[in-house]
Parts: sequence; structure tokens; C-alpha cells
Amino acid sequence: MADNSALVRLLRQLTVETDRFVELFGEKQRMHRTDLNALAVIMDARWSGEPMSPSRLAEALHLSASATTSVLDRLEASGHVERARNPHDRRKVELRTSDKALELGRGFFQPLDGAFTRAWEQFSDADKEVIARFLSASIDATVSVRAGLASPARPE
Amino acid sequence: MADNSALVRLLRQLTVETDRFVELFGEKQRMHRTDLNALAVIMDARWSGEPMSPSRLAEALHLSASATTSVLDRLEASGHVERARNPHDRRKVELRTSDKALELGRGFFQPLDGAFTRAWEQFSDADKEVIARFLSASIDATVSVRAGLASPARPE
DNA sequence: TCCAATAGTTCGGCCGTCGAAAGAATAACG
DNA sequence: CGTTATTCTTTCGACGGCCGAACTATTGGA
Repeated sequence: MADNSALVRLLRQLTVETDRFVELFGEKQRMHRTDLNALAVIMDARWSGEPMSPSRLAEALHLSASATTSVLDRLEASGHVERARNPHDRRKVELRTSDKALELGRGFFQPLDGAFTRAWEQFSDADKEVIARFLSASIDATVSVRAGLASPARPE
Repeated sequence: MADNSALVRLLRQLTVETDRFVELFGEKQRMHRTDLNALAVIMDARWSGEPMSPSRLAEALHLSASATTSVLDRLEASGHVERARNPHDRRKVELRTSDKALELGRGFFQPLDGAFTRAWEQFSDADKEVIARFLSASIDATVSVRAGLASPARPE
């Protein structure tokens, strides 16, 4: 008999602890959640193709355009992000992360990565394959429930 | 060779998706993150021993006393929480969740639980045991890194 | 050239949060 | 008992993030 409730509880606990970690890190850096999220999105975008724009950032963060401007003002003031107008279409603004932001990201992830690596030494590659499948399935489940919640009648 | 980075990415993705789910649910219910978290803490407290008090809630949520009062005002106004003075020590206030809050919690978790149950049918009990160990280890790692971050010098 | 569409920013207001101080109840001590 | 200290919670004034609406700048067509 599968003890699913224990797994659910563990998942919830993990997200809570992760949340707290992010919160504490933000406090240390004098940055708010939204700014950290924005930074992550901008850095991810560089990895996958073309640079980020304020409007796409707004969509990714579920934020209004004006709030996004504020976020970028803060990030630019703190030296983590630079705004540069696109020379071909001068309406558009391209967002680039600075080296300072990269360092910040490293400071964020390195300790956690190290701890994870140590914590996961006890698992075989086969185990990890199972775990990866589990995580993917859980992510998909969350996404699909959210999609159903977002538009119970009309898929927008 | 273990592909830990894929696992890290999956974990991060899971927390992001969970976050969005909570966010969307909050929008639907016209409730903010903090209020939902507070409700969860209060309900958890009932499960594990004595009732919640505003000050303990403030500590759990990392919120000031005044902000906690606001949260409780909102939750009381929306009929999710009731305040009752402790008859033995009338300075203290006991927080109780209403049936409405229980329903809300059910509306929150039931769809997710169902989706998880379906998504996890493909895993054997042995798999689930491995997964549970993995989640626990990851939680512990997160907690320990956070603890190190909180007090690099002095354990408070 | 004029007009609609697109991309971002600025402005005014709302509301959640904080720190400080007040309010309410209890405990300790003469 | 009464006075003072302590504990728990709430109120008050201020700050700051976020939103919607109006505004500026740029582009692409009629």
C-alpha cells in the first residue's frame, strides 16, 4: 500500500524549506523575492536564445508593466541588470545581467549544490533515474491542475 | 556519472510550479500568499497539540506582530479564522479555523492530491521508499545550508 | 503624411508590512 | 491589596511594492 500522504507531506515540506531559503538569501542581499525571481528569469533567458525584454519579463513574473519597470529600476540601480535599446527596433529594450549578478547567482546556488551533491551520494544512478521521473511527473501534475484551475471552462 | 544538475533543475522547476499554483489559487480566493500561509500554519497547529497564538504565528511566518494582527483581521473578516481569548490566561488569544477554512483547504489540496495519486501510479512501493529518502535528504540539505547562512559565526 | 499598433515609462492610489507606542490582562512583591 | 513589572496583542504613522490609466517614443502601413 502506497503511502502517498507521506510523499505529499514531504513535497510540501521541501517547497516550504526552499521558500525560506530564498527568503533568507534575499534578506542577506537586501533584495526582495520578486527581484530575485526576475534575475533568475533574465539569466535563464540568456541561456535559451534571445535576450529578455521587459514585457516578456512581466509575463513570466505575472506582474504589471509598471511593476516590472520598478523591478528593473531597482535591479539597474543595484548594478545587477543593464538596459540597452535594441538598435533595430528602438522601442524594444534588451535586458542583460552583469557579472555582479552572475556572482550573486553563484553565491546562491553553490552552497546548495554542494549540500545536494553530498546528500545524494547515497543514491545510485538507477535511483536517480526513478527520482527524476518522479519529479517530472509531479511537475506535470501540478501544471495540469493549475491549468484546469486557471480556465475551468475556456482555454485561453 | 550522476546527472545531478538535471535533478537540481527539476527541483527548482517543481518549486516554481508549486509557487505558481499557490499564487493562482490565492487569486481565485481573493487571498494573498501570507494569508494562505497563515491559514496553513494555524491548521497544522491544531493537528499537532495546542492551538495557535498570534505571537507564535508571527514567528512562524517571519512577520512582525502588527502585520500578524492585520493578517488575522483579514482572515477573521473573511470568516476563515476565529479569535477566542484563553480563559485561563486572558492575555492570550487562541486561533481557530472555521469549517469554511477546512473546505478551502480541501478545495486546495484535493485536486492536487488526485493528480499526484494518478501521476504516481507508475511507481512501486520500493521506488516510493527511495523517493521519500531522497526528499528527506534534500529537505535536510536545504535546512542545513539555510542554518549556515543564517548564522555563519554564532549559532543563536 | 496621418493613423493605428507596439514597447516602455510615469503618475496617483491602494494595501501589506514595519517599528514604536499604547492598551489590556496577569504576575510578583511589598 | 496596591503598585510595578511583564507578557500578549492591537493601534498608529510611515514606507514601499504593486496596479490601472495616461503618456511618450518608435514603427509600420494606408
